[in-house]
Amino acid sequence: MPTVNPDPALRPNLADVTPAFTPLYRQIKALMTRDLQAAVWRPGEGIPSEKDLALRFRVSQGTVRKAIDELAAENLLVRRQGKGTFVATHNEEKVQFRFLRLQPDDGDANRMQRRLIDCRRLRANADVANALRLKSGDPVVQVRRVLSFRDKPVVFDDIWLPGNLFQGLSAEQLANYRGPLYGLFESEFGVRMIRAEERIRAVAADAQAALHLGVALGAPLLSVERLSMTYGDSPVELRRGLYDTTAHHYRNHLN
Amino acid sequence: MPTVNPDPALRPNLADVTPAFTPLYRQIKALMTRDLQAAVWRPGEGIPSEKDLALRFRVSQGTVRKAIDELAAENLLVRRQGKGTFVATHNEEKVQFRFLRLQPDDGDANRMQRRLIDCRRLRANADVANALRLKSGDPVVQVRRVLSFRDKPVVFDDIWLPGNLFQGLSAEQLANYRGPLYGLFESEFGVRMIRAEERIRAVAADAQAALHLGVALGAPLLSVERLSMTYGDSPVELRRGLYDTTAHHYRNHLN
DNA sequence: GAGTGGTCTAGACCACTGA
DNA sequence: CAGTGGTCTAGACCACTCG
Repeated sequence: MPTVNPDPALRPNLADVTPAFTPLYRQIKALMTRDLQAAVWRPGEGIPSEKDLALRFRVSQGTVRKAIDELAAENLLVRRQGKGTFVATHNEEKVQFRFLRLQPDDGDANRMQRRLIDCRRLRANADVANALRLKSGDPVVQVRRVLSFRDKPVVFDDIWLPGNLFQGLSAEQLANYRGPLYGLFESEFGVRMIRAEERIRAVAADAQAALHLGVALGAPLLSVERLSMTYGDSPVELRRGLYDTTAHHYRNHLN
Repeated sequence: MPTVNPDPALRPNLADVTPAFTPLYRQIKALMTRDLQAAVWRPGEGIPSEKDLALRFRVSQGTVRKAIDELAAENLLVRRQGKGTFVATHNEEKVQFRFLRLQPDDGDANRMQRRLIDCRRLRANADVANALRLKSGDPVVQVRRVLSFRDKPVVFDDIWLPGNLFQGLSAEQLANYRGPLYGLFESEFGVRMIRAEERIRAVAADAQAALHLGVALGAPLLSVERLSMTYGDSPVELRRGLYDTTAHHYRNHLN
């Protein structure tokens, strides 16, 4: 006997700020997101099969599928036919630099060298605190670095992180880690970036940027302000990148 | 008796450069896309109900649904519960300026005034021809204009269109049309933009840009090169916008 | 071959819209 | 109220991966 909510007991499980009607698959999705957030399922690992989940949640496989569909569309999960469904990770050959939209005008590869400038612990000013939802004066970590392409510096990054989430972060650790920054955040600090918003403008190079990027004072640079969010749209990184777009461009696809 | 392809006659209908196996719903999707492209279903109009389509294609409603799901995800169709499924259009209050990512730093609204500079017919140079997949010397239309926000010029657009697709396009028509440019292209020339790629860089204002945007010579501007595609990824517009990002920014969401 | 995700069906019922 | 899209089920079979 098909009924829309065969197990109404599921409903009370959820914090109900919901729009009066929440389909089952969204409730399942919420439950799965909770397990992802709590690291019950860890990045790179496989989650239970659709059949198992259907049994566990006492719904049909189709309903679980729809939940997973949405999580996969949001890049939280990755499906691999014949193998299983896996928790997305920033530590993978394929999906590295997922958030870096800068590309060389010609050529293809994105092999970039990194050079760390400094990594300091200090107190958040009003702007940083506001963006990261902290209080002014709260501890933050600042990381500055340069990315180079074929030995030519292209990106000057200025990064702020909440101090309490990134306790042990050190210059040494940053220098030694291989793979993208977000991979380190994920595996060493359990902080997974799932979404980000960027504000892009054109600015004139100041002395510091000119020095690190090897351009003239006042040269036009792309300023990319990024706020990265983890589960629950909680902001956990503020980053300001200055890009030299002489031989590179920021690529965007509009749909 | 459930079989994956109850009507194998469907398969031969499609140009088969396909990856050995094409699911039914993708074949349905291709057929529907064909009808969209041929303007059998026109922008703003409703398409047949899922039940009707299921009957017509001799598949189950679920299969039609999956085809429509993808078309809706690509913004070719819009679903409205209780009403029907409609062909997306650029002529709607809600979705205007779908491709313009520029926003004022404060405030919200996107009310922009337009000022047409000129609209000329000329011959494509190598760059324009290459981008639009034309031959050098083929006829093109160039449109230049300025967008202002609160009487302050913010965007200087330089637009190239294939001459043969936009025969009657005139300065007068451009000046009189209310609503977004892509709305006019859609309703007057049957050319619908469904996708675009942008290359963004920071550049220094030249004399012309400085004049039209009211900024100093050499001031940093955002250069946004956009190539817009219609059905079949056929490029039909090349646009170079220069944005004054003093009080505005280009907003992007990363997933 | 067993196990996974992917496709497809047939049918029921729910939520929403508008006449 | 009828008609639309949206959800859900149960079950079958297909495509893919790997031991």
